[in-house]
Amino acid sequence: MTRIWLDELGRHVGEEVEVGGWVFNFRSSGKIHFIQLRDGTARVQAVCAEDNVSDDVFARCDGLALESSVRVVGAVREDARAPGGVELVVKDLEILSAALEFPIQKKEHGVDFLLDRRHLWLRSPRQEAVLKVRSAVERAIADFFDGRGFVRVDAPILTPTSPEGTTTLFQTDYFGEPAFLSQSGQLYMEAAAAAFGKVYCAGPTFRAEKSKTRRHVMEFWMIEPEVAFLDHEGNISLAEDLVSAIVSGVLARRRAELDVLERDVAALERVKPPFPRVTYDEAHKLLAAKGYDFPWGGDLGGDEQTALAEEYDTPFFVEKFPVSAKAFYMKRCEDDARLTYSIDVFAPEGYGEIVGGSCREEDLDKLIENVAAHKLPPEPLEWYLDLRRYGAVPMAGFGLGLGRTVMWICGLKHIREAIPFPRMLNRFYP
RNA sequence: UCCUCAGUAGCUCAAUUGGCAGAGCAUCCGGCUGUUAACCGGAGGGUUGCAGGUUCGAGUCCUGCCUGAGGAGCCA
Repeated sequence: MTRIWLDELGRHVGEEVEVGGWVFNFRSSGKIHFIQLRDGTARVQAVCAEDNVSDDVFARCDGLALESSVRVVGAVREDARAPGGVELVVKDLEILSAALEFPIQKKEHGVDFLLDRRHLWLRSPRQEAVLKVRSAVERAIADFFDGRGFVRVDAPILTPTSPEGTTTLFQTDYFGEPAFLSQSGQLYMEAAAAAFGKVYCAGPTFRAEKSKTRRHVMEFWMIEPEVAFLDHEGNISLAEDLVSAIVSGVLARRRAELDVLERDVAALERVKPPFPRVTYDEAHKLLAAKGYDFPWGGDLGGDEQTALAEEYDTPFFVEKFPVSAKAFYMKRCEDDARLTYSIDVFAPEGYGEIVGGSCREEDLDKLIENVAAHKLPPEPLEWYLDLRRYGAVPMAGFGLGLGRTVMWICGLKHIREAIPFPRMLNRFYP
């Protein structure tokens, strides 16, 4: 007899099968036991009645500790009383490993308790749903770029410098020389785009920011496309197409999981290009009219983002940020040197920024000026400046935060649940 | 780094003006042949985060520290 996965059970009604799994709940009425099993593909109930099995098997089923691992042989039967409509009638059960008292119970727990047991918390239905959505997001991203002829190029994680200043870098030792964990793969993607035209990377990035908000972690995955000959308008199209493809991919494959998460699916079904656009100037005026008094030239704070998001019920763009708010490599607008060809995408419902990007400065002299103005050491950036010495072209791209995107799509209160093993301020166990 | 809040049984939380430290769940024992976070009966379970102080008396008030949470700045 071959072992099947629990999600295949419905195709074997009337047959005898073998399954393996973990006991996520156990109930008993004395002479009939209900063993609820999960194996990662589905959750199914096994029934063990005293009349139908040997005394030996019945005794083994009695009082199974939660999260014990078992192998079960039984007959598949349709029964309206079973959750899901299909159940397994136990013929034989082998306990592979009897679990100790499982610390995570069916009722509520605090955040601290759960995060200390993240390795076990992953087994809970909500966590399973979130991480399956995350997997679907990653697949949608890969499909999207693959379908458009992009080459995936992996950026290094150990780097000699950073594109965005050095104050928030994790430093380590590289055989006697300082090295930093990557904050972004973008500079490397520009080199790759000059080789392959359309590229993207997807990998972990690190920021040693002592941030404690629902949208920050120290280690997060970022998806960074970079395209040669792409202009500001093209960059906007690419971003809204990508975000829309991600959402429709999840809606196509993970409805059941969104249901578990009690996500308002109607809000996701509205996500279609084109997204509304507002310039930084317009946003600044709009916020001033609402009573937010922040200086022109600064970035949008959390309160400002929230106030702006109230205006839209879909993702939206803020474009053309001031030079003072953005990184050294961003290209200035031709009609206004105070502004850059930059874009941010904000998710609706208060989830904040999920994308940040720009056109890149392709002029060598202007780039050298910017490096100096940002007080960055030029030596480690020599290779990057080389890209302007050997066939510079207009180029644009952006970074999409994977965790924030998953958080928004799942409707989570905190980004930590969108990540299998989150690295947070003062917490990197387990 | 700054601001605010919290820490009591394994977990989630109560405890009136400073006056006997309690409940639900979990665990263990018993009951129940269709349970759906099963239910019913019983039992065990406490250095009230740590150190000091005020008081006849502190979970409760005061001081310091530790840990965590929410937020700000910064960002995806």
